[in-house]
Amino acid sequence: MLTERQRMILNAIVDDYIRSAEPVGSRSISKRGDVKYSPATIRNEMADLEELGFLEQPHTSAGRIPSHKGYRYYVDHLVPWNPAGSTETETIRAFFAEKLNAMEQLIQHAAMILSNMTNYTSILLGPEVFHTSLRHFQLLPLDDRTAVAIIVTSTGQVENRKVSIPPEISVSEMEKVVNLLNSKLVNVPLYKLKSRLYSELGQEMQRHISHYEELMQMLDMALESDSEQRVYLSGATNMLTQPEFRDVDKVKDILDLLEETPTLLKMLAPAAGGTGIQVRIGTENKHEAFAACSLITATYSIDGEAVGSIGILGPTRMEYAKVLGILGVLSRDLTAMLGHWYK
Amino acid sequence: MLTERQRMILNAIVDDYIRSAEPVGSRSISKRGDVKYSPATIRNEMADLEELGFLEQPHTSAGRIPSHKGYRYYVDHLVPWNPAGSTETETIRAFFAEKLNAMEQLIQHAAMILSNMTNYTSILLGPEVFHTSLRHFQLLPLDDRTAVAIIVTSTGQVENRKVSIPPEISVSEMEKVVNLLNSKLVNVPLYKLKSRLYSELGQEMQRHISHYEELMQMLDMALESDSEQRVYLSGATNMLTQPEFRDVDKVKDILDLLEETPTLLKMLAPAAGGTGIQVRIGTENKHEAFAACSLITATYSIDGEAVGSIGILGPTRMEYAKVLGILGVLSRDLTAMLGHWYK
DNA sequence: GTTAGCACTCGACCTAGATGAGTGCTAACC
DNA sequence: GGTTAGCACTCATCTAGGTCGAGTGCTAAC
Repeated sequence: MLTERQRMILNAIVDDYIRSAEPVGSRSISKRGDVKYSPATIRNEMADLEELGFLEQPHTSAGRIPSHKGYRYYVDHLVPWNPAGSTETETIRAFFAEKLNAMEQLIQHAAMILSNMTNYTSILLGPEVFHTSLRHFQLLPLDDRTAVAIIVTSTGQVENRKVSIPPEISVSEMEKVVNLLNSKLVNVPLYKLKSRLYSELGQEMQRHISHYEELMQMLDMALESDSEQRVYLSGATNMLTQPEFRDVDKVKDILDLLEETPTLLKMLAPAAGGTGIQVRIGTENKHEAFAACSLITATYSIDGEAVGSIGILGPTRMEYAKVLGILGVLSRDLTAMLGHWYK
Repeated sequence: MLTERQRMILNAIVDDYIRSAEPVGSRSISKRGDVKYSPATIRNEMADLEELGFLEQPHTSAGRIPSHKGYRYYVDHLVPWNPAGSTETETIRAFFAEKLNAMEQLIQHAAMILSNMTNYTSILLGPEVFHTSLRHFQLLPLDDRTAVAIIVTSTGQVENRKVSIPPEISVSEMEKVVNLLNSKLVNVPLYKLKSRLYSELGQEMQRHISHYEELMQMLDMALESDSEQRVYLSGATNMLTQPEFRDVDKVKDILDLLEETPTLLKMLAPAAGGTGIQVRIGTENKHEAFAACSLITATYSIDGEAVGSIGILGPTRMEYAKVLGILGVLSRDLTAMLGHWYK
């Protein structure tokens, strides 16, 4: 579709624009050294590239900037695919060498490392508990009316919630039920817990236990969908350092969206479906506040199954090569780490 | 120190400036209605107030703005102390009527309500676990090399961390130790756990248990200081709506600091020492990035003891009356709620 | 003690001209 | 035919000068 020379020129323009954030003129391309044509020739090609929709011109007498289509072509065909520089790889390796003794810490820390390395905003989705199963269930009374329900998953995550104990239920009855649950529901996937509770244990419990109704209500509450996936955000303020977001009004909308957990979830969740690294440029993100942003996402897995995702948000004028490299290494290493952790 | 008229005029200037964010002239004060003097008279008083250090003039031919000292006087002597409007009180009441079944959710939600009501940034310090005691301890094996240590506190908070099991230790031994811990260490304050572990249980365990060293090392890790207080932030982007922070460079430093948990901790922690509501204006905050900000803090308690604090960060030109009212009601209600919750 | 009047100050805003980076087009060159 | 030098043209940015008006400080009158 594009001639070799056009690709070279497009590549040069995107490269320059990523560095300078300013419209690129034909003369500066000519001076770069890798495109050995005069400015006039380059101008002609640039006019063609603009007609084809790969470039845009802010105004008549300015240089060109890449259009969304231009970035897309750059990402798909031109971006130098180097699997992260050695210093970066080293930083990531060093990070994973640290001993972090809780999943939460690990993910949070990873988000920080990412935003520091890239100078963009990093968004991490904690591991989806959807496919994990129950390891242990416990009800711990705090006083005679409330208790803490503790759920430990097969991956070692611990969730807890407070429940109120129906006054009719005795301590011994509760213990009986908890034991029953542990013997029957261990290794059942979390999302099936509640249906199993009714189908398998319902009858048995109804026989042995008084106040079946109240008890079930309490257990229902205790096992309430814990699938609220955690979102970790880091380096949101890096947005402010980008020249395209010097204007407070523009950046406000973006930062507002970043404060909303459900929005972030929606943005990163679809990525988990696909595999590998995905790039969404400008309006390919649904929210119009992100029209001037690009989002690069990758997934990580436990046991061969994608359970969470990593995202880097920056301006469309993003250092794609660098970010792609870093994200590749990090998602691979995170997968390896977790696989090793939870055999 | 100030005449009644001077106080009236100072009050009017601060009031106006809080609303408009623009230097206040003598004419607009005169037109307000509550100060029945001509602009000329007011000008004379303003000159005096400036000499006394309560007002400042951005440049010769502009109106006056309050100095830090002016704000301080306003907050200490002039601010209309109304305990939150009825609509606001209602909103807060409605919030507490909601059923939230985990401490974490409650606090996080409270932070959101606060920032929404005030349009400033709210910072909440989760309850300090320092003075809470151990309710229950558990070690749950995940595989033959790792286990999850679960600590439940007297306030129903659940902490967990992953520990590695020394290969020499058998399951039965571990159970024995956990039972011992639960019988001996329950109701011991968390911060004393580790010392008690050594002092009270050391000898006994050394007698009964083989591989004492390795075991102790594991327990040490499991009981590792969990006192990392959680910080909840909400509405950080509200800073961007303030006209004094239209400039990205100014607001960047502030938002950067807000991303650092330790900084927030340091800022709010001292407040927990004092009692009641405190106002820190401008440079009274230690960080110079906050020189143009005011921080209003309040504490909340469990069982008569201050365990956490609430902060509202805004420009020095803050709606002190409104925020003070809201914060007063919220901290009182939060205290009541928690007291009720954890009898 | 209070107020009207007035000269003065100074930032905000507008306009006009200079500057220069960059373009599109044409004609000459290889 | 592809490439390039030359040139007129465009247009955002910058600067300087000028107007405007809000607000002051001072003086004199009430």
